[in-house]
Amino acid sequence: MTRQALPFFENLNPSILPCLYSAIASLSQSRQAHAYILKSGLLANTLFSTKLISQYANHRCFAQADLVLRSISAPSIPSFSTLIYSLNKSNRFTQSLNVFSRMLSHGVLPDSHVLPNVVKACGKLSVLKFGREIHGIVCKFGFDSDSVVQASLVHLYLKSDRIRDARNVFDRLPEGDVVTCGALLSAYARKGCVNEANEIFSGMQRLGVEPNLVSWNGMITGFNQSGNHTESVVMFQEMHSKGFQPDHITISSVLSAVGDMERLNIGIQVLCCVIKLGLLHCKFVISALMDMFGKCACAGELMKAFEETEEEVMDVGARNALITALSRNGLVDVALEIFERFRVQGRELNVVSWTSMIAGCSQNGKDIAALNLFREMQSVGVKPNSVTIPCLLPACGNIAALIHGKAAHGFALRTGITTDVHVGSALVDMYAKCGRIHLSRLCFDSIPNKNSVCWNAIMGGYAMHGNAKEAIYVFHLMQRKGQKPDFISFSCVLSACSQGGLIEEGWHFFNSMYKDHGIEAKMEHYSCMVNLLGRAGKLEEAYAMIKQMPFEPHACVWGALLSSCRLHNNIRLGEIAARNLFELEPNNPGNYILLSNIYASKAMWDEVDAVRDVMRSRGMKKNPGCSWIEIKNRVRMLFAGDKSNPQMIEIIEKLHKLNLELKKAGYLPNTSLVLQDVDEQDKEQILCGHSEKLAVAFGLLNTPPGSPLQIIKNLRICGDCHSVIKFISGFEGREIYVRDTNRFHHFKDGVCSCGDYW
DNA sequence: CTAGGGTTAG
Repeated sequence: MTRQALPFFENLNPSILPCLYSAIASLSQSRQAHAYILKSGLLANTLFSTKLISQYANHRCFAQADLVLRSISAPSIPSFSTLIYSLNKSNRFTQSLNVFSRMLSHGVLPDSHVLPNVVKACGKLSVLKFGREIHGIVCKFGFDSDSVVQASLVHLYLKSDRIRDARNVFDRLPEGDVVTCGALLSAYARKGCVNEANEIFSGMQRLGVEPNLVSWNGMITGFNQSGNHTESVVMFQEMHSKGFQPDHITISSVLSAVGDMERLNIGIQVLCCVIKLGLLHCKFVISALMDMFGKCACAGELMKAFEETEEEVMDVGARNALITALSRNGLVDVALEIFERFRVQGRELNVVSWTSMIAGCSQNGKDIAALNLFREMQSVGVKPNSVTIPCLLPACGNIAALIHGKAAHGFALRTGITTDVHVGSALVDMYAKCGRIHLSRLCFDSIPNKNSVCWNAIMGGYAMHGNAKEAIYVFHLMQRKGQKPDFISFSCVLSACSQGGLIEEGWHFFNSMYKDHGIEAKMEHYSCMVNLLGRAGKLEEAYAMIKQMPFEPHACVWGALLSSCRLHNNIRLGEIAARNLFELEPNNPGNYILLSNIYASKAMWDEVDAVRDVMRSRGMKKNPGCSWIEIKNRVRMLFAGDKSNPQMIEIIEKLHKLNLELKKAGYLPNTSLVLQDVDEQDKEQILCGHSEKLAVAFGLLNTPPGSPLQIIKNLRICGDCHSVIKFISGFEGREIYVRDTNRFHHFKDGVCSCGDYW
C-alpha cells in the first residue's frame, strides 16, 4: 500500500474500525459506509469488502456488489465466495459461474465453500460440460475427501441423468449422508433399477445412516414411477411393519401402484391406514383414492368417495382423477355430466382435465363429443398439448372425420409436436382409418425416433387396407432398423396375411413368434390364424387349431370361425362355433344373425325361424346397419331403411337411376345375399336400403362431381353393395372409400383395392 | 454457505 493510494488511511483512528464495520447493517448505511470505505482505502481489507458485498448482494444490488468486488485490487476468496453464494440464492446461476471464472482467472484458488455452489449452478443451468471441468478442479486441488463437495457432484450427475458418474463419485464418498443416499436411491428406483436402489437403501443402514421418510418415499414413489408396482407396495408394507409413519406423498404413490396391480384388498388396507393417520382430507390422497378405485373397477366405491368429499377439498388433480376413473369404468356419461357441473361451478379445469374428458369420450364411443370438447377447450383458452392430440385422433379415426383429423394434424404441426412418438403414431392410425394410407406413411416417415407403437401403427394400417405385401415388408424393415417386434406387431402382420389370404406366410409368422422371438401366442393371434384359415376355406384346419389351443378360446376366436363358416356356408362347423358363442356371449345378436344367415343360404327356413325365435324370446334385435359420411365438415349418419333423412326421396331416385345403368351394363342384383324369406322383387328393395348404398347416394348428391367419398359402416359390407359401389366408382368417376368392421375398400375406376377378397 | 420425495391425460 502506497501513501498516494491510501490518502486517509494513516489519519484514521483505528478504534473506529469496529464501529464502522458494524455500521454496515442496512442498505442505506452500506451506501454511506461504501463511500467512506472507498475514500479511506479500506476496501483492500477483506473483512470490509466482503461485508459490503454481502450487504449489497442480500439487498439484490448485485451490480453494486460486483462493483465493490471489481474495485478491489487483489480480491481474495471470501469476497468471490460471498457474491457467488448470494447470486445462487437469487437463482442467478449464469452470473454465479461468470464470477467463478473471473476468480479463477485472477489466480484465486477455490475453497470447499465455493465449490458446492458452482457445482449446483452447473446443475441448474444443465451445463454438464462445465460441471465436469469443475470436477477436474476438485480433483486437482485435492477435495476428494471433502464430503460436501463430493456430494454436490453426486447431485450434479443425478440431475444430468448421469447415474453411472454419480455412482462413481458416491462410491468414493468418505462418509454417506441421508440426503445424498436418498437422491441416489430414488434415481435408481425411478429408472427401474430395483437391485441398485435396494443396495443403496440397505447400504445406508449398514453405514449407520438411518433412512428417513424421504428415503422411504424415494423408494416407493420411484418404483411406482418406473412401473415396478409390486416393489413399491412391498416397500410400503415393510415401512408399515417397521412402524414408520407414511405421509400423504407415500400414500398417493402406493395407491397408484396398488391400482395398477388391481389389488383392491390392499387398497382397502391402505385406506384404513389413511383413516388412522387422519389423511382423508388431503387432496392428494383423495385423488389417489379415486384413481385406485377406478383402476380396481370399483365404480360404487368411487362414487361414494366422490359424494362424501366436499367439493372444495378437491383440487384439479382430484377432479381429473375422478373424470378418468369414471370413464375407465364406462361411466362416460356420468363423467361428462360431472365435468359440465365443474364448468358451471367455475372450478379450475386444466389441460389434463380437458384431455382426460376427450380421452374418455374417444375411448367410449362418444367420438363427436370428443371433437366438440376439443373445440370448446380452445374457445375457453385452454391450450391442447402433445397428449391431447393422441387422445383426440382416435375419435377422428373412429368416425373417419378426415377434416377434423387434418385440423388436429395442422395444430400438431403448428405447435411442433409431430415428432413425438405418441402424436406420430396416432396420426398414422388416424389417416389409415380415414382411408389415407399414403398420408399415414408420410407421417410415419417423419417420426425421427420410432418405437414399436409407431411401427405397429403403420403395419396395422397396411393390414386394414389389405396391403399384406407392404405390411410384411415393414415387418422385416423394422427388424433391420433394430426394432424388436412385440406381440402387437405379430397381430398386425398376421391380420395382414389374413386380409391377403397368405396362408403359408401366416403359418411362418405364427410359428416364428415363439421360436425366434420368444413371444407366446395370445388369444388375438389364434383369432387371426382362425380367421386366415377359415376365410381361405380351410375350415377344418381352423377348427383343429381351436381344439389344440393351450387355453380356453374367447368369443373372438369362435367368432372368427363362425364368420368363416358364413362365408363358405358350412353348417356343421357353424353350428359348433355358434353353440360356443351362445354360451360365451348369449346377448350378442350378431352371432344369431350369422347362424341364421348360414341356414338361410341353404333355404333352411325352419332353422332360420328357430334362431329368430330365440332372439325374439331374449329380447334381442339385429344391430341396425349404419353408415357415416363426412360432408361439409359434418359427420352424417344413415341407417338401413332410414326415413328421417330429408333428402331420402332424392337418394332413392338416384339409386334407381343408377340401378337402370347397372342393368344396362349387365349387372344382376345378388339376391342370395338377402337372407329373408321374401320374394325376389322385395329382396331387391331390401338391397337398395343398405345403409352404405344410401350413404354413397347421399354423398353423390351433396358433393361436387369428381370429389372422393368417404364412408364407414358398423357391419361388414355386403357382396351386393360391394359390386354396386365398384360400378358407381367407375360410372360416376369417383374414388369411394368404405371402411367396414374389418378393413378398407378403396373403390376406383370400377375395381376395389381388396381384389374382391374380404 | 451444499443436498433428496408426490397424485391426475396417451
